[in-house]
Amino acid sequence: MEEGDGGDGPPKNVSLDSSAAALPLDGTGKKLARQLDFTGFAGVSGTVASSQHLQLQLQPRAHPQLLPQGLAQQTMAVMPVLPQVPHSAVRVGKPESPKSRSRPNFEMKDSTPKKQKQCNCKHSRCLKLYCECFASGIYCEGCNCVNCFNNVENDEARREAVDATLERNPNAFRPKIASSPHGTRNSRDETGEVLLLGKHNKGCHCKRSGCLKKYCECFQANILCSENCKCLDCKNFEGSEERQALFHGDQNNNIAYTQQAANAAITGAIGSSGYSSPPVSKKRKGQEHFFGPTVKDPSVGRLGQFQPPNNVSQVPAPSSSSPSVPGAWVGSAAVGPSNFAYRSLLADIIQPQHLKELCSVLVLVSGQAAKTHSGPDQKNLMDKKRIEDQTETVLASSTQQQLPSQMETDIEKTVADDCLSANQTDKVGPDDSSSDGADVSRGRPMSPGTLALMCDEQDAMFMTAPSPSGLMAQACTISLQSAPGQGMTAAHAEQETIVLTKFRDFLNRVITMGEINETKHSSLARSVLETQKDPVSNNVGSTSTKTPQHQVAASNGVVKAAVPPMATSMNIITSTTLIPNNIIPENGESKPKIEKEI
DNA sequence: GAGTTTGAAACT
DNA sequence: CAGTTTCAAACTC
Repeated sequence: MEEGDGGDGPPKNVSLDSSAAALPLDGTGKKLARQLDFTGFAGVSGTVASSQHLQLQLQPRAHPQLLPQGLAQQTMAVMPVLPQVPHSAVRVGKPESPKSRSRPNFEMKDSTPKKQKQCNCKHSRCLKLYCECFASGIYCEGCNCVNCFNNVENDEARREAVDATLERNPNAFRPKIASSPHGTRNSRDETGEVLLLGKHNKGCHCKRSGCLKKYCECFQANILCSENCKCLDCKNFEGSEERQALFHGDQNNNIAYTQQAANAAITGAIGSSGYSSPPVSKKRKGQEHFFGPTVKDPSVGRLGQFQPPNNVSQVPAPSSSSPSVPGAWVGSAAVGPSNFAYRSLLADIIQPQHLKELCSVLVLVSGQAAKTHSGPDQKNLMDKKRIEDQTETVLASSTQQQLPSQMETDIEKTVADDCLSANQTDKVGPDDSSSDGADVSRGRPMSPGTLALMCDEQDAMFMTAPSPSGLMAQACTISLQSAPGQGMTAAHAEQETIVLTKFRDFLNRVITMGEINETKHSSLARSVLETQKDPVSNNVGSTSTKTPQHQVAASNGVVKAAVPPMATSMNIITSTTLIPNNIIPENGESKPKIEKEI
């Protein structure tokens, strides 16, 4: 009685989940999404950030804003939302590597997605979470699996399997790694590995790997073990010598050395000889007591995961971005005992509000594109004016690093409008398309990518703007009126092009900013590193945590001085990338000029 | 490439 | 919920 795969019996009633599961996990959706190369996110995402990074989530059938917050979230996230994303892309919320859903790619530090991972399932029919493809919400494609049902041909069975899986575990397709509740932060110990501050939702249960092998999901995800873990002899904590040794080797891209180090670490060859108070005792690592004193006791590991909340703002969502992005060494005042914490070069560039603004602008642009395409009428003109005004204000507020609450509300409303209209059109569309939305040319008004952008935006927005007002409905109506029937496809294609291009540009700018920062920091980082580096034998087990505070302060000051005000950096990004002026052609030209220089 | 180890998922 | 089995990836040789 293995494999609750389908074939037998009607789909189980998993109300919430099944509705999500019924969403297009179809071939079309997949192809659609595959056209959209989000692989860039692989490096950016991560894991993490389940909620924060750009989750390519399909829209729930019900407007999430009409549901209780938790419910809405559940509905949206519960689905294998990345059915279309190639392996190399991020699984929702996870630093998806080309490797697997739960196995973020360690070979992706160059952020270059490697080849798509192919499963080798033999007995699960690729309809269980054992199968990485299935777990990632994608179809098997070019895999080496046997008796695979995870394909278009067996979509029904697959769907049922999804239902069954969700029934067992409603969070089955949710990201395993979530950003730390204390905020995502990039950290890095003195050995130089990039470390995500994600947190495994369930935690690992490793017993023999020391959490220093890829058997460990935390290690896989390049995150530290957390209080959620129930592992034994964990060595995957900040300050762990074994771990440091491991990454020290990795730093040189010497895999052999890395594994050697891991083995040595696990077997105790390196050991934590000097650990006066091993963060992980022989047995099950401590739970709360472990982290309680962390702030005071620098010798205690895993600090990185429990940063003070005030650190949250430093790195917004895309915790995913960290793994592949070279970082800067900075003193982290907020880090507390962890003196030298790695911070992504983007850490201060991107602020939560920027993401918000980005999403807002994307949505605005998208909406505007649709309206422009469908031909302006009087109402559109008014709406257009409104959007222009708001966009300007967004950018202005970005410049000031402040988003007046009033404006924020306005924006949220506008975004909500557009999201709603998107949803609405999406719902209207299927009437003339296959039920699963498979027919792109006819029924699918908006690609999953565009939807995802908007939905994610919506997700974020509605968390704070729970009350869809009449304005939303109004805008919804406007959208529907302005993009009826035939014109919709073209309009949405236009939208998609614009939005995705904008977003790509935005990411490019972010990367550019990161590179700039990298250049600026590289020499400094080196000197700081050297200054801080001590013989390994000293400061056993807590080289990083025992660095004198004054060094932190000093480095912090220096770095801060070297770094352009992040507000400015981000303003550059937003203002050059997101200004929708070129999207709203004065002369009515339909093709906006998208490329702009920084 | 075969065999072993490992830990998550599935099952009882 | 705990214990056991199944499974596929990671790892070793």
